[in-house]
Parts: sequence; structure tokens; C-alpha cells
Amino acid sequence: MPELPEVETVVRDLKPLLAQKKIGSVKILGKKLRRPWNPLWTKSLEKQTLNKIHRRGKWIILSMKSGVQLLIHLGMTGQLCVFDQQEALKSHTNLVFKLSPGNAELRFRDVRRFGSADVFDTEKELQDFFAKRKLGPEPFNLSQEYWLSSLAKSSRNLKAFLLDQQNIVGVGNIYADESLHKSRLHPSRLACSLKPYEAILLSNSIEEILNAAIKNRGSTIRNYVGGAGLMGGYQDEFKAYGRTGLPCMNCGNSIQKIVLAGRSSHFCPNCQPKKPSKR
DNA sequence: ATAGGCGCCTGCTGGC
DNA sequence: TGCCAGCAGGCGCCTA
Repeated sequence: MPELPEVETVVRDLKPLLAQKKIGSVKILGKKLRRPWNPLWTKSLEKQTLNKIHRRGKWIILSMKSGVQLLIHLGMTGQLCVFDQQEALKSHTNLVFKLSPGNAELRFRDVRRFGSADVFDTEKELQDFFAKRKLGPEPFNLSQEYWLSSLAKSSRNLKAFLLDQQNIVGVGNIYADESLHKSRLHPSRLACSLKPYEAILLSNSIEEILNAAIKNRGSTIRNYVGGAGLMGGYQDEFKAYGRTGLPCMNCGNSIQKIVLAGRSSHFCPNCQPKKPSKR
């Protein structure tokens, strides 16, 4: 589900709600997530004081003062929200962290269970976990040198390239389509075929699209809600994603859908020609 | 090493 | 109205 803007919104929402809180009890419910919960993790987290909440790509990191790290990925349908203890548990709630002082609790709920929760005893172990996955750079203030060279080295199409978190983190199916539409690049163009001006246009577009989506608190198609339970608003701004057969906002031609990298890809055949435009 | 295909899950929608 | 195939925001494993 959630891509960088949604994850960023969850983090921003949770920040004030989790500030100065301590984790009381940890409850594990329902079926396992992508990976099963290790019972030792419960002990590692209980009585720990939260220090910082941030994200790396689409991963949410809750760091404890002791150095223990709780790492959450929302998968396709994950929701990480604070509720009052009195509020009824929604179906498919997997994890409940009581917070003290106060009557609130942090709940993780993931209908499809593609999400995950992991605990690391130290910052170093968390970094090793990320290193194994070879996460690429954040999309903001990308080094131009890095971007041009990694595009040039890749024989994949742009859609697959953008979805690969080793090249750039945080971009998923929606924002890949939106960024390609904004840069007027066909999703099946090969990464290595981009001229430098096209490559720069693409990275600028990614940044602009993601920033605009963050401003709108992300996009809600079905399940996504922020850390305080609110839906996103950027779904109303889509220019390509999900607009199959509807007129392109730039030129009026109808938006096409094809499958690339196993995912549906929406683009305007007129604005995003397969051949590079001359310049 | 790299890239492509598919499996993992559940719920909703659209077409018959 | 009812059924069911197809599809959905992501990752990770396997294979070639």
C-alpha cells in the first residue's frame, strides 16, 4: 500500500503522539505477519522509553532510548495508529503496544499481512538489516552523479528501475507512474537510454510529486490511513495512476494501461512517447 | 551479479 | 441478485 508519502505521513502523525512515551505491555494477536514475532522481542521492548520515530524509505523505525529498534513495514495494507485503549480493536489487528503515561496504545493492523515487524537490540543490527537489502538513496537531494550513473548502468525499463528500492527508495507503483507522466517519459523506456536532461527531469519530477503527495498526507485508495487514523488526499491529484481510458490532463488523449515489472502501469501515449523527444 | 516471474494474503469490484 | 475471476499501494525467494 503505502509508498514514501504515506509512510512519511504516518511518521509525522505519530511523532507527537509517541513523544516521551514508554511502552508498557506488548500484545501479539491473530496470524503472523510476513515474519513471525519472536517472543524475545516482547521482553526487549517492554518498559522501554521511545526516543525517536523516523523512516528509511518505506520502513518505519521506532528507536528506544536503550538503543532497541522496532522496525515496521506497512506492506500493502498496513496501518500503524494510536488509539485510546477504550476503542474497540479492529479486525486483523496484529500488534498492540500499550503506552504510558496515559490511556493510549499503538496498534498495527494489516489485513493482507504483507507487512512486517522486527526488533533489533542495537542500531548496528538495524543497519546490518538495511545493508543486506542494499537500500538505495532517499529521493530528496539525490546526487546527480549517482543518479546518472545508476540509470546508465541499468538495462531495465524505467518502471522496474523506479520500483527497485536498491536504485532509489520510497517510490512505488503510484508515484512511479505519476513521476513518469510528469517527466513525459514512457515507462518502458530503458533506464540506460535516458539522455542526461531526461534523467534530471525524472529525478526532479519524483521529488516534486513526492513532496506534493506529502503535503496532501499521501494517497488513500482503499486501506491507507495516517498515524492518527486520517485518510490521505493526494488520490484526487492523480494524473496517470488509475486513470485508464480517461483523458490525459495535459493533452486529452486517453490514458493507457500496460503491465510492466508485473505491475499495472498508466501512461499517456501522446505525452510519454516511446522514442525520446528531440532536444 | 542481474533481471524476471511468481508467491505470499485477504477483500473488493466488475462483468457475466 | 449472485458468483467468481481478476486485481490491489510491496517485498523476497527462486530460477535462468
